[in-house]
Amino acid sequence: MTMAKRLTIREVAAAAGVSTQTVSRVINNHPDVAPETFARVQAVIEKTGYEPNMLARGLTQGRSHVLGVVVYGLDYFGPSRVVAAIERQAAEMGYGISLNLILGTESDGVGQMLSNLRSRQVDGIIWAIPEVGDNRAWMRTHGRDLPVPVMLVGGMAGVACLPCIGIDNAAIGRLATEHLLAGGARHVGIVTGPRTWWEAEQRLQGWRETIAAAGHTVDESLIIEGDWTVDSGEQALYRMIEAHPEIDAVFASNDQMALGAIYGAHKTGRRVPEDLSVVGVDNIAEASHFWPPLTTVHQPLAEIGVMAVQVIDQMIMETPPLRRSQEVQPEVRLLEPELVVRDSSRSVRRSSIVE
Amino acid sequence: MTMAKRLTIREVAAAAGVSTQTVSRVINNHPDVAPETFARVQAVIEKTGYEPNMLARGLTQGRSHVLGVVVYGLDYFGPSRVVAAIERQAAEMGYGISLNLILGTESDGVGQMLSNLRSRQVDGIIWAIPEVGDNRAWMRTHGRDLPVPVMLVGGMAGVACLPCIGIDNAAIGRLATEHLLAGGARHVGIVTGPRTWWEAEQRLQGWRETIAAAGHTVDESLIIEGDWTVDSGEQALYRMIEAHPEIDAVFASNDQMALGAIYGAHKTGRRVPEDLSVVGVDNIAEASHFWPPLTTVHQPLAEIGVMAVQVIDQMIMETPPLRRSQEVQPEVRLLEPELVVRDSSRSVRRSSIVE
DNA sequence: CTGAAAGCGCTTACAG
DNA sequence: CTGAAAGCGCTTACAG
Repeated sequence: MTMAKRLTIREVAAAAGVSTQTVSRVINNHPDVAPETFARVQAVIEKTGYEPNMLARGLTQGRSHVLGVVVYGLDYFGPSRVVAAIERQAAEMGYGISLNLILGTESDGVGQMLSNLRSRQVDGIIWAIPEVGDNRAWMRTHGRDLPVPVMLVGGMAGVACLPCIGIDNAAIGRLATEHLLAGGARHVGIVTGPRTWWEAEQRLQGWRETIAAAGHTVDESLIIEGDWTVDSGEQALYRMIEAHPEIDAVFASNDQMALGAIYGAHKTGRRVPEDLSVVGVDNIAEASHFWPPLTTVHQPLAEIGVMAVQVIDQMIMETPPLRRSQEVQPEVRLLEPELVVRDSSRSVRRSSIVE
Repeated sequence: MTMAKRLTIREVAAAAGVSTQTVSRVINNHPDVAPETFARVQAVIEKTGYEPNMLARGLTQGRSHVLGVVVYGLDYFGPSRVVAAIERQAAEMGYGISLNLILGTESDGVGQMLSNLRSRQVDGIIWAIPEVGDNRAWMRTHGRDLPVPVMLVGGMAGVACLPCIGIDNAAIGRLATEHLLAGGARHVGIVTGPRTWWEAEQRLQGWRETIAAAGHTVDESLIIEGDWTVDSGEQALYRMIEAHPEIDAVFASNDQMALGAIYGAHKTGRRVPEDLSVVGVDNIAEASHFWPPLTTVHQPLAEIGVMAVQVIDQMIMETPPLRRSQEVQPEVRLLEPELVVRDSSRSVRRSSIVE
């Protein structure tokens, strides 16, 4: 049985005493088959364990029932959650996933990757790469040449006239900063992600808006750039303290940098949250057990993955493809983040008790 | 240009004034083509941007150049690292990846998944599912029926007569426990993973051996079962303290539970490492900035992913497939873990200074 | 409701 | 070194 030659539709047809055509109708659930015939063919299929060859099916149908997923940083929290959700939803809808990882955030090797995806005749491409540097320009140039529907996830909202789903990153910055101000903070610093990242800039933008809206002046020296790593969060805190000893709150643009900031606070003898409030972003599994437990901003990543698949499926099904012309702005959907309050930040009630 | 019909080999042939056959030779780098002809065809291909249809190629060759990867828990540290490494190595070697996620660890839905994989004519399957409960029996029963090479990753070493690559989990337990004892610990508890997991049992086994080898008696009540989550680590610590107030070291079977144990130590007023040494497993990105920084055991996960692809490629290339008969025990390779010493555990020198 | 024919885009022997 | 023919395993119109 091992390595056995696989059955073909022809053999099933012969065994059932019908044409291959009829077997095809049965396995595709076509309506026009006599119930009795259907049952007979079905019986043979079940007995023999016949499985249609998707390569052959793909060749005739001109589609592979596979979605190409291009991702950066599968090791990280966000991407891995999104990909997991995409896979589950895709499986649910009958798609396979062709996983393609990108190492750097530059557009090197992307041409090769897209070429592979086209070769494999994927039905659509989900592009889960953050907008970094010249990415946007690249997508704008090449995005429309792709012979299949493309869906942008996470970054590049409104870019290149392609549909997109992501998180409102400015809202993340606002949520975190408003919370810190509401807790009584007067000097709120921010540790950003790499400034070349669109997400990082948007979170910073939210911080700016909120600081300004509260009537404070936006001091540029309160902005320190990190690189998403724990260590960069720690170093950022030291620089911040040096420039602004009066600092009493930090918004770190992800949980790892928030952890670094908390660590730095411990090292320099600052109590969190009494001396320094800290808020992160992501709500990683560990966040609830940091010391102190981390206040952070949750992003609905699984929802994004699910929706991405639903939207692209819809695009695939639109035959003939509606002209996704420049005039019609494609849908851009941004989901709202959610604040998760824990002990690393002073809350209104708490601070009044403490003081 | 958008949604343009794709070129076929026939059109390239016509443009180059040769037969499709010759174009096929060129794109497959066959030797027997006149240099001049080769160049002419190549020029047409480059000018037109022709890309061969892998579905058609797969149909004729009987292989898809795709590897099926079945994974549990992509959200987690281990699996995401391994998958990332697999994808990179596979791309390097010309394979695409069909990603298939499993939700639970039971064998539900696995049949369906394998059926899909067969349908898609994958060249081989990399099975990165931990050995849990009846998994092993299931694999033993069905593993050999698969019509393609299968490679086990991470779990089920030596199971089902299939080749396997993983980590020596008993060595992880030994490494951690020896380190704790060397640091002067006299009462070393262990927080295990779920006892249905083979990995968890192996790490426990390493702990047992080491405790016994050091001349201590193995007290079963020092063994507390966790479920890999931070919270379970915290709860486990409380139970351990209750049963054994004299406890002075804990080996947590992953970093998250180690974090939970540290958290619980703080809560109960114990200093780490002075009162309680803690060691974890994984060396997640955050571990270096826990408070205190976590001593942990690193697993060479990327290496595992790379090797898995190399081995399965070799199996695929073996044509005709050597009889992988029951008599020949297939290769099982276990890589060695590595201890990463930080501040959460007393080291020999340190403890002598402290005391 | 069912089947014979043609074709999807390649590659594999087989001639020359 | 090159090409005409057949075929991979399906599905798509088209008859009946």
